[in-house]
Amino acid sequence: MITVKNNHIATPGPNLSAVPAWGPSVGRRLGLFSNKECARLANSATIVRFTKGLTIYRERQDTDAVFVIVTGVVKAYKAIPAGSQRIAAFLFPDDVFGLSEEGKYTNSAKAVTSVTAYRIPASALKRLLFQDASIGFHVICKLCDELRGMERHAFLVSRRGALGRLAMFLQMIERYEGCNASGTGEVYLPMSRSDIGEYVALSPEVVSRSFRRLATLGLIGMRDKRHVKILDRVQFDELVRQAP
Amino acid sequence: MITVKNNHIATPGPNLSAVPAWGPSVGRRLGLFSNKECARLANSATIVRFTKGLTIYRERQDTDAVFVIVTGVVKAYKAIPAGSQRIAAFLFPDDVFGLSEEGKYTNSAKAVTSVTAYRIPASALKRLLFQDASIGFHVICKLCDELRGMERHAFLVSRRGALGRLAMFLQMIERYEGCNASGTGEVYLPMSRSDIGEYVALSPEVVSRSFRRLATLGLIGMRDKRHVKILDRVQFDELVRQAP
DNA sequence: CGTTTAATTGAGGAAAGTCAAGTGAAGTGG
DNA sequence: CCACTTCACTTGACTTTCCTCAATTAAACG
Repeated sequence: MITVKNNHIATPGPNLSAVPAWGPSVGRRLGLFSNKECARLANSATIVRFTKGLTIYRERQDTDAVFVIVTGVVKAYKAIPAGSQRIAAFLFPDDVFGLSEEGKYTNSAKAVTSVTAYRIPASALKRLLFQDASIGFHVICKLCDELRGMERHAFLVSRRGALGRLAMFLQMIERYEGCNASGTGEVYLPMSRSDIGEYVALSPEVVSRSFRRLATLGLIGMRDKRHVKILDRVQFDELVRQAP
Repeated sequence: MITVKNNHIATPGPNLSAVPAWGPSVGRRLGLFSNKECARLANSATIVRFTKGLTIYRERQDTDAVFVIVTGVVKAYKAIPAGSQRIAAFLFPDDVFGLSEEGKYTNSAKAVTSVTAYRIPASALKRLLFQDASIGFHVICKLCDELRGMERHAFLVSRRGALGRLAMFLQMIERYEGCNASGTGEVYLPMSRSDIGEYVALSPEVVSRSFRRLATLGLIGMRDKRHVKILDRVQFDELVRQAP
């Protein structure tokens, strides 16, 4: 873990984005904090960098800080006896992780790509939350958003068909990349096939086969393993909607 | 929906319980709010009663209020095209629901048993959260707790074996009833077999068969369909732990 | 350029879903 | 109070789907 001085970075401070909890739905994620709030958080934060593949923390370890991602992708996962693991969530820029604990982290966290993040000591965060109701309110909005994300994940995994699970997964990733889309309409998958399998609860083999089937059905096109384009939006959405 | 005047009820106000987010783990849920905070929330709240089976709200409906359960059990679910539904969560006393929305409810909610709850208008809650950082902080703790619950649900559903899913489900219910346990060591299941199936993502038939298998294996005993006792705790926990 | 790792593809077996029928319990009305 | 209706639950036979194991191909890395 490399710690960087704040003033070397362009961002004004850690921010969280979420689909607004109150008020009209705009259908996409927005930054929650005001510049003043960002600055306040930045005072208690340091910037850290994690190289791809680095384990940021392990489950059951004492919680000393929470993280807010600036760039990169993180996975939160639980190890299971068989030596394998289940991924609870992928975290993207403006997401927070390391928060949902009880003195100990409940998941392990690992950098899927190279990651830049703000590190906020738990004690400092607690102090800020008691001092500043506005920051607290926006954290609540973010947590509601994460709660919806988790709900979607549970819903995704509860589906029976592999195709539907994968389609819904692509839709979720697309939602995250919606703001900073490259304009090509492509979805970029920063994680491995195994990671996808561990998230959607399918073996890597079935993930592979299902991508193939989606492609041969003409629903998606694949420039390479990591760039997926949704070709037939109507049928694709239909697949996400229907039950199996 | 029946609205009751506040002063007819013994409870001092809506409370939320959770496994503490900060500080040492005590392994069980505790009330978060101080008496003063409860009173403050009570000022903005009314008490409502829902008869068993009543739909409290539907997904996509405008969010006008959140609810805190005093007694009874509620299910939050999504309808799926096939006419069936998937249950996202069961809510118990001192749980909050109706919060994780964006101007609209994202789930439907229905009373599994008769329910008494506090109803807090969304506008009043928002105002309170901006005024009182301490209430905000405790709401954050509660949301972290719910986040862990959702995480567990996704993990549960991602398991392959029906027995493991059911065992983990029983463990989750037991955790909720741990505080107000009857001392007999029994777990009470207030919901139907279909509801269980819609929560753990199994057909009611498999739920039935799996309960039976757990019983014939000697892991559990069943006084009747709704009273389950865990007989062999060691083997039971082992089943929960192991992957399949 | 060679080695290692990830990803794909194929064949066989286990597990849950579906359909259909039977059993039990709860609530209703005479 | 009892017979009846109804709904939830259970049980069995059959089909579908995914997991496992194994082999091959492609890609990433030094």
